[in-house]
Amino acid sequence: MKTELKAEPLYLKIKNHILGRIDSGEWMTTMRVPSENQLVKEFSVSRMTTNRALRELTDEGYLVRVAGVGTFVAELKAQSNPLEIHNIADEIRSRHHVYSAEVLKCEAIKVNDKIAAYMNIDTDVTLVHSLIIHKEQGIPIQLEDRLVNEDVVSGYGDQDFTKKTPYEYLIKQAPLQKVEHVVKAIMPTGSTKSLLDMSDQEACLLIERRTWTKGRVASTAKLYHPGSRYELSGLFKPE
Amino acid sequence: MKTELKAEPLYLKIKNHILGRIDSGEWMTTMRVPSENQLVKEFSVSRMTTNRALRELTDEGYLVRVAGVGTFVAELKAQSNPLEIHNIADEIRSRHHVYSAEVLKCEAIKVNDKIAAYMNIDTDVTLVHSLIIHKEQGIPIQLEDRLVNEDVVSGYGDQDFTKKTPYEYLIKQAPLQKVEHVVKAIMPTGSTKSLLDMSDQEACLLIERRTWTKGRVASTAKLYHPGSRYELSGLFKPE
DNA sequence: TAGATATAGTTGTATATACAACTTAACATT
DNA sequence: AATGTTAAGTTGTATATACAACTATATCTA
Repeated sequence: MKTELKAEPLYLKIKNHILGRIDSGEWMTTMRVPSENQLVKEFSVSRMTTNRALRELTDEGYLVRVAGVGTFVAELKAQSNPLEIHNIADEIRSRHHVYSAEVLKCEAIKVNDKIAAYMNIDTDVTLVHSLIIHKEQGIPIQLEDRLVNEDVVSGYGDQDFTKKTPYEYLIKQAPLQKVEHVVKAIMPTGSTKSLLDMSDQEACLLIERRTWTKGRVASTAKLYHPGSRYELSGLFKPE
Repeated sequence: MKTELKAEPLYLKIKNHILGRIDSGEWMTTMRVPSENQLVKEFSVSRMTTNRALRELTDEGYLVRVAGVGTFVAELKAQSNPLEIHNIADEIRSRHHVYSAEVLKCEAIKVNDKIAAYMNIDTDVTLVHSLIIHKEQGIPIQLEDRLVNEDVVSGYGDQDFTKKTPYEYLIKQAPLQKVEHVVKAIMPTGSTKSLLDMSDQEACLLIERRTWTKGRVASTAKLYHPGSRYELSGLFKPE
């Protein structure tokens, strides 16, 4: 067994030195921090090394730099709190509940101008339209209304989505580059309401998801959830 | 009038060149990207410049580097697509819109058993209850119903929340340890509906937020948004 | 006094060089 | 066949140097 002691890089030493002063409150917000040349003398390093330390701390939001003036401790920003959106089947299974799906529709369609613009395709491209109800313990929990560009994701229309969710097929078939989510609260239409077995005066949580592969929109989906039976939750711990 | 054409730094040229290839799909996930020395030849720059470009893209999550092997396009993690929830005032200001707030209530209250359990405190602890309407361009966009434990966050009840949002005061006063979010779609109560100036048959997007400081629940908040005027959105690129 | 100019200090970028640490593949030895 | 060695290529860090761009201050000039 060998216990190696890995030396900390110099630029990291300097970064941690500065972070320590900020964390301890010794260097308060808007206060000036030593210039690159001052740090060069203090730590006996080259200016490129102090430059890297200060530049990275600036990129990370701890410092603010003004050319010709100096470097200052940044003001605290409200951190952003991520909320994760999972694949519905995984989510249900993680609760040790029974997942099932009902495929209402899976067919080729022609697109209108609005959809073509949203998916960044020509109007002559044919898409596959799938409509699926996802159930937890037999109770509807998500209505998935999806459009897929088979030029990007081939073979989509031939899948059995009672075995594997569209999302699972998509990520397996073509690795995702980018995912956009929009979460809304809406009142459901009559058909959505009945398909999800929702009561009157029940709101609907809608997630609109758009996924990119190879620089193109592979798929768009509207995921409707009954407000009384579904919620998004996330726990965020910094560091 | 002088129209200066600011030259793009070389390291940025290289970064954008690589980002373009990734975005277009030309360079797929896990695919190898040119080495630093190859980029040196291609762009006629020094290795330090290509190193900076690749290093920054790695810090930003677009690339993965392995010493002795090479640099590769990063993979997207399929199962966790974070959605960020921001401070409402920052969000409105980032749209270059006018933010304003109306404080309806800010007073000490006694808690019942349910709240005591939710905030993990004794029933004899007094909390401050604040009720604030946040407006974008004068139009209500969030009703914030908040309870704050002043044992954890002192001086909360004495703030002027038309100047600074409760959230901003909280994070400044006591650094957050943990934040929990739950997003729901509900039908608003009569008072919520009228305070947010919502129409009939309009759903409400509710975010329940609980924040911890020093191991204790510092504050809980219910953030009500009119469904027609507010949505959560997130764009997820490789981390 | 008002405006122009020089100057010193700061950050921002870029180069050429060097060596260390690591990985893979080819080769040599046992 | 298994093991050790070498070599080439890669990333990671660090230095010394250079110049450009910017800012604030002091100084000079009309």
